[in-house]
Amino acid sequence: MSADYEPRDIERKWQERWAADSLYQVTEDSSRPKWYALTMFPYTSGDLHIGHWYALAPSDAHARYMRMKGFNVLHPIGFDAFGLPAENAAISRSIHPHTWTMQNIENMRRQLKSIGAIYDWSREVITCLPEYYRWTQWLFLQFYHAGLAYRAKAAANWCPQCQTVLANEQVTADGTCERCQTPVTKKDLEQWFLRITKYADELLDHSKIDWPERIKLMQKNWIGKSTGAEISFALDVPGIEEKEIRVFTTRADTVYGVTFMVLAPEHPLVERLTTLERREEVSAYVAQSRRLSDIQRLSTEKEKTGVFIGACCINRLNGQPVPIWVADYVLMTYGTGAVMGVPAHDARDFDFAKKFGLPIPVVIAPPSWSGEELSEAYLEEGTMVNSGPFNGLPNSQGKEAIADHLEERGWGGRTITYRLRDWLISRQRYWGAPIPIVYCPKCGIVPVPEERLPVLLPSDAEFRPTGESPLKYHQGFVNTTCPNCGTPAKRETDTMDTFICSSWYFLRYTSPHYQDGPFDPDKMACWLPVDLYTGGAEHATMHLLYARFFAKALRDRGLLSFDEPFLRLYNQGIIIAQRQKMSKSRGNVVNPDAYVEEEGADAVRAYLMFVGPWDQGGDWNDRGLSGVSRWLHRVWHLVLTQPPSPSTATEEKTKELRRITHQTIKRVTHDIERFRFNTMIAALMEFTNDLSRLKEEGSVDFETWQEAIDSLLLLLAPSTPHLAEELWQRRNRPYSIHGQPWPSWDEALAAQEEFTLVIQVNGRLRDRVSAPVSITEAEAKELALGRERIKAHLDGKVVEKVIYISQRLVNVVTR
RNA sequence: GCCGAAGUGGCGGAAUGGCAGACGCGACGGUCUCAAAAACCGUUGGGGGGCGACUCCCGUGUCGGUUCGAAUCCGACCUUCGGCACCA
Repeated sequence: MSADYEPRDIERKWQERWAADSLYQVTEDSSRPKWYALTMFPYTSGDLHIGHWYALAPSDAHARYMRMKGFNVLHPIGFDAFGLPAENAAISRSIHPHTWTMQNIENMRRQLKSIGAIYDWSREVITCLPEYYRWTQWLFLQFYHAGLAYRAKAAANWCPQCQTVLANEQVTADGTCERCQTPVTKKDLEQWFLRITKYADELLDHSKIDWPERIKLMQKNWIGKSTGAEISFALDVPGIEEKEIRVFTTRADTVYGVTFMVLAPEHPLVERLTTLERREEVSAYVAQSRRLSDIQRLSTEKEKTGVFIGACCINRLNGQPVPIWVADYVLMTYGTGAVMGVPAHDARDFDFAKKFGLPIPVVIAPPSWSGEELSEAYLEEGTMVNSGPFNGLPNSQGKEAIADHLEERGWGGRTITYRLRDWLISRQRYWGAPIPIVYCPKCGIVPVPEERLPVLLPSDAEFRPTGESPLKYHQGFVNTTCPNCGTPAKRETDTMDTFICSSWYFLRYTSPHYQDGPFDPDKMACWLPVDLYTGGAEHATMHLLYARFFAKALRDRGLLSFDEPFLRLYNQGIIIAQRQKMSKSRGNVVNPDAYVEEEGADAVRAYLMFVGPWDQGGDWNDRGLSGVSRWLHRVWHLVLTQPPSPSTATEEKTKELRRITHQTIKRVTHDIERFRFNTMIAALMEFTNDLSRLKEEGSVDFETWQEAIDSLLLLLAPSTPHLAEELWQRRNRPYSIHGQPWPSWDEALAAQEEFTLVIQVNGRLRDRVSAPVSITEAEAKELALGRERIKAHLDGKVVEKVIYISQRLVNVVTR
């Protein structure tokens, strides 16, 4: 038995022992309340960096704590294994994505095991394996049968150089192709969508979940519910079938101020309405705007552009003709793709009118307005003017009156628009779950029957440097027969967005090898919903929104019985290095392996918890780590060296030790409950400091000392599981410490007998004195006023009042 | 531009209406050593006064306010970080 703390040896020893004993294998157990503690699974990038540890170690400590509290804890881990980097590796290094991914998983699994977490490895989920993606495809079919998956033409990112479509992730921030730096344009393609917008209102409702306000707000802004009206403008152009243009507006009250109409360049009416003499200019403008990336087009810095198309529509409310323009500041994908231009009361329309010399009539008068021209758009409340029968109304009332008016006449009416779009899930990529659809010349779109799943990715795909999906050219994959009629048919060659895979992985953990469905309904009912989900805030409007959508859609399909997948969400912050975000390009990515080897996983775990409040992130610092490591060495020696001699014990010190022990149990429990790991570790450090001092004094009895040391180890168990287990064993306590109940504290034993009474004069600290906690208000005031120092400060002054805050302070107020 | 979060010693941070700086790092001094490292012990916000036990003043981004009392609550501003960004 070595005398020194050798983390490397004891960590290896216990990880092997725990694995051999299946200590963390989880089964359903109705005798204990369940606790599903989920942490966002990592992407298989190759290496776990310290940021992963920062996410995983504290959540493991909390899950271990819940386990000791008596919960049946499911705290699983897996790998988000489909995605573009694997394919890029295939192209640049001629390694198959499957090989690359599985090699990475092997390395990451080793790293994850070194954390010493309570992961039940028998529940590991890997999204790129057919066992898993079979059910991803099955779920897609459920969406399809429910009418929630549909195929539509959409403008996809197109690289003219590579001659291929790019996923959004492949377009850089400045709108160029990731591989060849060519500006990316748009190309209309048939794509698959999931109808997430159907659930927009329900997704907006966060009332059933305990999530950070910040994330709920981000989702709310992302969904962007906007209440307004649709207004029909009359079209009377010879030879044109359409008799109206509909616009969406939140400002129906300003409809008398319309001086122009703007259509998005993609609007179908642009081509039909453009007059012969304007055709050339309009076509050039439309073509140019399609060449711009969304980012360039939507930049607020960019000056307004647009072209008059030569036609007019009629504002039905006042019968005025309205010239129709095309401009790229109007988006086809929001509202109706057409906007009524009210320059006096909309900043964008104002800029547009100024640039093209269009009139800017005021229809909502500012409070002290006397007919002058506006120098900028007036967006506030006001009285309606130049608005026919609505003149004189406050605009808020006018909005309602005009909506009524529109509805009565069939010219439009109240409506709601969302910023949220349907989820485009097609990816022209190889390394994803194939969309299980066949195109038959006779039957059209035919879903692959469930019993023929999975549609397997061919392993012999050829990766071309053009970036095109190898599936497209793989004859064995593409050519099939129609499941309906047997006619030769073609397979869909697009794969699914990897966010689909991560939208349901937490369901699969309950029964990772289940053969008859994506999850065993009984196990699902036992574990779901997730009680606590931890991970980064960067997933607010992607993964976290998609997963909620999945849960609701599957609920409506009768597969799930809950509304929300994640009852509580907690976001850890970001760990930085040298005051900068870690990134490969900066070369400051911290790999934990060497630190684990040197100082031990327990020290790395404890340091990451100690570095600061978990939700605020922290700075990785080697010296900080060695401070924590030193502390663990002190703990080691404190626990293993001889206890103080009982012959020199005093009742007072024994009482003090017992009080400190119970106070520490209380503090640590409160802190870990609230994820305040930093103050939890600080409390444990203070406790060890106190124990060292008392041991030095040799002044406490044997039994109290044993209770203190056992408590210390139990409190350490979630944070430094190996060290706690080793010391527990060396004290001949029953294996395993991780099966012990969490210690409880006795309020009476934790209670102080004395406290420091702070005495202030006019709010300034002047004295302090120890006082019994039983002191009454009158006694405290008398004690305070009797102090020599206080008397000196009161000399020559009149005491106006004396404030007493129980167990804290006395404040003497003078005139 | 809009929305959100945060500003405290040399550094990470603690204290969320009541002793500012817990805990840790660093620094300085000491013990041990031939020496160094490690380990351990002590000191450590700034300034002034006293031989001294001590004592006074200033101090939580800036300026104001509320309160007996403000790092903490309110208002304005500055800075940093995050999100959204022509969404009609």
